[in-house]
Amino acid sequence: MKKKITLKHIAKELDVSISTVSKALKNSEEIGRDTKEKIQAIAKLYNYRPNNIAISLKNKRTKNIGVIIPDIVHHFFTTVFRGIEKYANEKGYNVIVCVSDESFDKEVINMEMLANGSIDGFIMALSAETQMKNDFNHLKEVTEQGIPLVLFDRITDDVICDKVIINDEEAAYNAVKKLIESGKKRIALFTTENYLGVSSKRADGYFRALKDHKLETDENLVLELPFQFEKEDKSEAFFERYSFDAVLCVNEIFAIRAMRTAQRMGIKIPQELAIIGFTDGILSKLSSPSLTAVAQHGNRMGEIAAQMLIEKVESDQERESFRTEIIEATIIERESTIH
Amino acid sequence: MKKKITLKHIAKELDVSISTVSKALKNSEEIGRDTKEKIQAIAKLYNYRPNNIAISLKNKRTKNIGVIIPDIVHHFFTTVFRGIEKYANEKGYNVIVCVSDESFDKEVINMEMLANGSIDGFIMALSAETQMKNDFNHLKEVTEQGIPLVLFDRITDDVICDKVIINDEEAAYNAVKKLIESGKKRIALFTTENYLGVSSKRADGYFRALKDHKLETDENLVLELPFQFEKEDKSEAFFERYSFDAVLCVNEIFAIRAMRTAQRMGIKIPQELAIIGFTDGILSKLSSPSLTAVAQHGNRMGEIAAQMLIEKVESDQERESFRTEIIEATIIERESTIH
DNA sequence: TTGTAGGCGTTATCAC
DNA sequence: GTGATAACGCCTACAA
Repeated sequence: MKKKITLKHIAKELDVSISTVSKALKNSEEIGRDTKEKIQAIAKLYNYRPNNIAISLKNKRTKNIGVIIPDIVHHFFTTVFRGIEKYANEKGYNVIVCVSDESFDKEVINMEMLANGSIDGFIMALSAETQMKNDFNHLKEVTEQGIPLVLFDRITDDVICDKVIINDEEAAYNAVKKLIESGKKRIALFTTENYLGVSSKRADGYFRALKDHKLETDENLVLELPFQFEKEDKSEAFFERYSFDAVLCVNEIFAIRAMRTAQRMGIKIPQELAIIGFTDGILSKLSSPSLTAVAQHGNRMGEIAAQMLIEKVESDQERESFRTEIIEATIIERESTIH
Repeated sequence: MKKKITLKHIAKELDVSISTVSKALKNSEEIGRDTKEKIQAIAKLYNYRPNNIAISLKNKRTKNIGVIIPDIVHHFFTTVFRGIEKYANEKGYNVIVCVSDESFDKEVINMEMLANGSIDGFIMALSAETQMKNDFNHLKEVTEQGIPLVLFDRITDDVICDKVIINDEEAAYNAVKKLIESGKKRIALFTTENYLGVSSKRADGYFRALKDHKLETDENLVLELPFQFEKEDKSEAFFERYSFDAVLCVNEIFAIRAMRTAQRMGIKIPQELAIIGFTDGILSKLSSPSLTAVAQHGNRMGEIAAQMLIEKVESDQERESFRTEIIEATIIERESTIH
């Protein structure tokens, strides 16, 4: 087993000092031609690589980014992560991921684990529980320590930092508008329980669109579904009780479930029921009929978040200036709507 | 901005030595009651946390695990990652993820980035390109340096290390057997180009099952599809040219595409065409009809991989003993097959 | 041109 | 009981 080689080894082997080796490997002008060549040759031979940890300790820079997301199985977060990872890697950064599992406690624990020197900055989306508790002390502590933080998608106004979001309200507005313009009159909304964070903005857009187009808003047409509903389907009863000719869903899963339920009941899509879902993921693309979706451009979001973070990390200037980047969502039309 | 507090700060503030502070915070018996209490009080007040990097340097242990996967958007890898992350976090480890993007070069670069002290061990699945090139020097270098390595799913016999896989050959065999027993006679296989790695094992199982059941094996019924085919669909022509009443797909995406193509052509599922796909992901669960799938138990795979790795990392004994853990795939029956 | 010394933050050993 | 010292691996200002 080849043990990891250090400057010290090389120095001893050539009977020079450690600092000479260090300088030689940086091609410093101070060192003489032949010593330099000898050292570089040996370093190559042994395949010397500086120890990242030692460098981190010295520079107080880890070149690691901490990413905390509620869930990695959901397509949207996956794409954001992909964008972060891509940009970060290009800039020589590694990405440490922690999954909060929508739990406040896990979010706190993960942040504390990483905040003690392991990373140079955080990129995160708030867990559902955190949004409900409205407790952001763990975020504030981190920013007070001067660790840069970028929030994306699930953000809060209570913490002052850089943010990246999509125009949720407007996107929902436009989606509903599209439905109305295609002749739909009674439009339902499938959203999350206590519609937290982004869902509430989407609901705002939904209601505004109805009002602007002089359609009555019927609270009955808003269905709140449990966060992670995998098995039981409350929506069937909903379909039977109320009549509607279109539905906007705050995520892809809700949309697909709605579609399946409708199909099971013999409802024709999109003629009798048009569907639009947020998140333009694999499900939307590959379902049949394929699903018209609000693309959130997760990849781009991730890239921008990473860019903002690295910018902050690498600028030593302390002047606090934060911005919120808004990404335009776009509607991808497919078979589940009339156009 | 509260600067990060160190032992030194506390020592200076209380006018004691650094080592006294260090010991006091570890509740060492050497230190007197009152000094200890004073120190601990101040540490709590300032919310002192030891610097991970310094500890890593000292211990030569980072408590980080490096994970290198070909792709994070694919459901299977996502679930494996989830399993790794979960187990690792429980054991106090963080996970650094790098995506190789199916590229050999990126895989090498990522490994080198992490191998210089950033992590205690690797968990990885080989990129497609690596499997084709059959070049595993980057893996061998890592193991020669004594860095533990666990390969999962996409493995190679050329590297000696711990491995976790599913019984791909057998799983494919059982899937085909199930199709045959339900009365199907002409069974197609949709696989990846040059069917590398796992795909070739699945093909083996496919052929063996046909032979065992005295069905003719027709090379024409094997369709090789490009690795990441998102847009164009070669399969339509295939459907027109050959006749078959069932198909086994080496992944979920291929299965859904096959289903869509069949539906477009008016073929009834499962009566006229039964479909089974590998990977029991969201797509399989939520498609209509829902898809019978070979569950690869990614979560469990990830947990086991993490367990094997951490075991190796934490055992200082050098005796080299490696094992290959095989997880039983199970078939989840749904609407796309007759049963 | 090369080497020495100090420091990044922590811990362990040994001396007082 | 408490503190000085060295060490982890690297870098750099300064001395020789």
